[in-house]
Amino acid sequence: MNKRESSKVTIYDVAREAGVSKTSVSRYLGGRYDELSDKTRKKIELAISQMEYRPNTMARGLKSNKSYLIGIIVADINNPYTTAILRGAEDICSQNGYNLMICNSDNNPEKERGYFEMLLSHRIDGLILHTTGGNHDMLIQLQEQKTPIILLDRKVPDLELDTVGLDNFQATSQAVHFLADQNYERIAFFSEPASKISTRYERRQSFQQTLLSRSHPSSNDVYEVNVDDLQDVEAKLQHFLEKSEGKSRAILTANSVVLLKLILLLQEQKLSVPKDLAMMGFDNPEWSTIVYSGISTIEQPTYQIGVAAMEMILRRIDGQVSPAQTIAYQAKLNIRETTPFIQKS
Amino acid sequence: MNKRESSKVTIYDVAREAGVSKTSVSRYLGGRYDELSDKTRKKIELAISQMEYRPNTMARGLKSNKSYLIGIIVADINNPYTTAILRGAEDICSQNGYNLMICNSDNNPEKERGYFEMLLSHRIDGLILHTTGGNHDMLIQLQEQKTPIILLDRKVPDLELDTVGLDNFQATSQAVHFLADQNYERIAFFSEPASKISTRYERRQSFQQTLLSRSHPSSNDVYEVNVDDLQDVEAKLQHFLEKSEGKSRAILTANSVVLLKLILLLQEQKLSVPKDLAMMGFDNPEWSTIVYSGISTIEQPTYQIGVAAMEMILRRIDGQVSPAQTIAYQAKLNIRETTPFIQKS
DNA sequence: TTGTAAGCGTTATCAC
DNA sequence: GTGATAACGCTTACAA
Repeated sequence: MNKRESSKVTIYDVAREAGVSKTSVSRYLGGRYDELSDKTRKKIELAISQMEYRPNTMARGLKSNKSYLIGIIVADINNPYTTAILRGAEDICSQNGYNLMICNSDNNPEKERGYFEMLLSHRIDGLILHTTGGNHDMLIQLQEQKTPIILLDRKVPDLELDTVGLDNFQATSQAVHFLADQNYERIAFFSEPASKISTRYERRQSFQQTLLSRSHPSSNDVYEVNVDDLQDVEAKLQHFLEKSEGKSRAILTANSVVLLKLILLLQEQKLSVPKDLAMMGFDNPEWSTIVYSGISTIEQPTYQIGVAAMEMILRRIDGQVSPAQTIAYQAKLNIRETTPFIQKS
Repeated sequence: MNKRESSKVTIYDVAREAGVSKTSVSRYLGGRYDELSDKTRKKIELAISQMEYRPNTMARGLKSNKSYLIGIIVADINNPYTTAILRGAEDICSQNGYNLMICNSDNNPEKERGYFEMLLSHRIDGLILHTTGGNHDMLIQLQEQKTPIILLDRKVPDLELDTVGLDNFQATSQAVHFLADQNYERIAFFSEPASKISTRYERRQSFQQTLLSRSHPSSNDVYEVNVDDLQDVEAKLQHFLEKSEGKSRAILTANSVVLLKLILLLQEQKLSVPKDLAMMGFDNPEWSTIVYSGISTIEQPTYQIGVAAMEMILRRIDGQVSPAQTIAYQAKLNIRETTPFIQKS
């Protein structure tokens, strides 16, 4: 058989070329060499490499009822947080012979739903989900058909699901304590709207509780901004600036997107960081080292989160049954130039 | 049949539930309503939604010899350039009922090769490739089996392949002319090693030719740096700085990774931009607006590149035969604060 | 150690 | 209009 036809090389072609049955070839593919004579094995080996044969995943999956496909729906592929996780997940995934189907929901539940349908049609063996908060019914469907699900970062109410992410309470609390210890008299928390997203909610809760526990006056200086509407961000920033006039003050942002938008506005207004205002943010984007000679950040072990999520789902696929578990990693504070110590007046 | 078994709902189950044959169900799925009576159609409709039936892509693919899968191998998923392209490609892809398999080669030919094998096994209907420069043989295999290939950005020697990307000659030339017109007496070009990557090569070529054409003295101020080795970058930066001492000078970077590393070093050395040195770079990362009050950049229509690549491959999949074509987009210069006009002395 | 044959969930070709 | 039936490429009893 000619190379040019290699797209159509099937197990049967290989068998014919090697002068054996397709069963033997199948045994070879499955690595069951003990069921094969050396001679047969060599003949098959030769035929396969000569014909550039590659088993057809679809046929294999159809028969074995396994797709070797793992779906991952992420909320924002533009976010460095996301891509770091993807790399961790992908590395473990391919090491184990599985393939990753990456889907980007853009934080849009309808797009997310479309991907659910698609992945379901592909009969994925497992799903890693950075949820938008909607499509609860789809999750239930997956659960019913015993497809393992791992939640990334954001939890889902009512459902008992494995979860891998950050310890948001601890991380936020640590950052807030740090800022308060640096003697900032007013500290604001800027976040995207919490809506159904647990992470955002937890961080806000922790922010408020931590300040409350220290009797710090800022426990209500919480702002939810729509990052796609710069005017909205500006108005809320303005509100905080006016409210905290004359005090030493800091802003803590719930992610790097909010951080970026705020910096843009501060520069427009010619406000100086950290002189006029201290800044600290969740995530640790590459640019945080070069802006203001280094922005203080709360860094997550993103790659490791991806690794852990994938390892967990592979265990579930392998049949491990145990109650749903949660892995929460500790954050790392990177203290840089935007949060100096303030001498008490 | 019970919902709980939905993972196993097949076309046959639907047929039984609706009291028709699976042929009819298949006709329904294929949208061939004219071959169905209204009554039958309604019965099928009902059964499908009640049972939450979803056609099995693997079975469908096996039968029809189409996977509805398009592979895309990108060189660096951390790069915003890449994610923007992915979004463009993905949007068109899902609009047309195809699914994207995203693979990240990390600029590593061996990883790339692994993905080639995997995608080939999945019988992808087309491949979009941001090549590492290796694995020429795999491309030939794909060509032989008539699987359409579109190259992103980087060309491959010897092979006649559709290509979508930037007009690198034009873009670089435009940027160089701009910098020269701003009266910089020395202009350096910092790039990652060109090796087999056409884009890097073209940009360097264009840089040199443009300066030569203006009899500018810097046509040999070209540096290839290994971005993973900061010492290497630092040494080359130092070389240029010493060489150009006392002159007005600028650096043009071939991508945003190099740009970031250089800025890091400049800040360490307390060098001021643009006072001591002007900066301009390819790509337009989000942070370019907030560093140095705005870095001048050469922006590519990344989303559009992704869209165009996907549209092109879909046309090829649909059977369009025509000679390989190249789409080269024009770049957009964003003139910001890091490249001020220099008064001639 | 090897091979025959059935079947995975679809679609397509025939008959009726 | 409708429904048997035969593939698609593979794995796996079951035989030999």
